[in-house]
Amino acid sequence: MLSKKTKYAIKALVVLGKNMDNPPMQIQKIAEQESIPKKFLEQILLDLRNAGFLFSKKGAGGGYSLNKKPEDIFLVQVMRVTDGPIAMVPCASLNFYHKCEECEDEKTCGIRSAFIDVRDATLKVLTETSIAHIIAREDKMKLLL
Amino acid sequence: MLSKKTKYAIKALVVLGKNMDNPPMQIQKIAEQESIPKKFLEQILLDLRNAGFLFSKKGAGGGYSLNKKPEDIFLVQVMRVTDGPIAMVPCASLNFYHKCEECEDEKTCGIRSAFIDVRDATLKVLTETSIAHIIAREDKMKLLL
DNA sequence: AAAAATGTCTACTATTCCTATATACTTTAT
DNA sequence: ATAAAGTATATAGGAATAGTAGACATTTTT
Repeated sequence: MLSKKTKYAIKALVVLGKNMDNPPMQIQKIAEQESIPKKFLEQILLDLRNAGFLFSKKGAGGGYSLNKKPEDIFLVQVMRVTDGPIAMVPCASLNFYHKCEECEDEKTCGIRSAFIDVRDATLKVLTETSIAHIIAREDKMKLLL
Repeated sequence: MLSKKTKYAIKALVVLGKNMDNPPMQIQKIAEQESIPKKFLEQILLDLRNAGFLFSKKGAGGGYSLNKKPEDIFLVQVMRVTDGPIAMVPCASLNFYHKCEECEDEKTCGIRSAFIDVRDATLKVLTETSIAHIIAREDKMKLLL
């Protein structure tokens, strides 16, 4: 399961992706609009900022905006910042690899090999889906109603 | 991340899959062989038994054996018993669906729609991979060394 | 029949991680 | 100078995960 942190992070990026042509948006506003606890959101936005996804401005009239185009922010990148590994077992992780304690021989571990397949399948979708895609899909789905 | 419970469950099933032609195997032995806490493993095997994957026999000479062919036990089934949902968000789950509290309109939620894609990709691999596959792969990988 | 070997069941404890909150600090606009 | 923001770190509470304990039930062996 996705952590709330990650879910909130994606929501915030989507909101900011829709706000591209406007002045920066305040934490407060994002929090209200998406029903996210403000203080929690602060931390999340900070992480996203430190990871380079967001631009922030302090003081009156400040707030957050995207630091990249929505087309260039992919779910996989966000999730790695907020949740860490994509793989379901540490020994199958590309970016957060570590050996499973109990595992005797990783090279011939069938479980690992199966979960490398799972990881690859998951990764394919996550690396192909950007914030822009999500926004576009929402627009499309709204039209269809 | 996979819970240890699920990991242990798969390991046990693999061990028992390799033991098909022999008498039932004791919890104790599986626990030692796979470095799994015995008492924890007891619970897990019980779950697997109640879900129909295992056959058990009490008393001297008792133990556990597979109740199905290794070809007919798929990772997705095991994971649903031990970990629950496959999807990363509850609103995208087939077997454990429930609405996200904060979500205003599920029908037009872009995040949901993206994670339905992720779920489908994950599911494909998990429904195609059986305990027999895992065993066969291990044999193959051992030969290649 | 008694004893030993196993699995069954329920409850409890410990630990870790997630979620959220609190507090103090920094920068910027007016 | 003051108010409106974001920055940073610490910590508390709670839920989920991992693991443990003990009494019980069934089957085999002697």
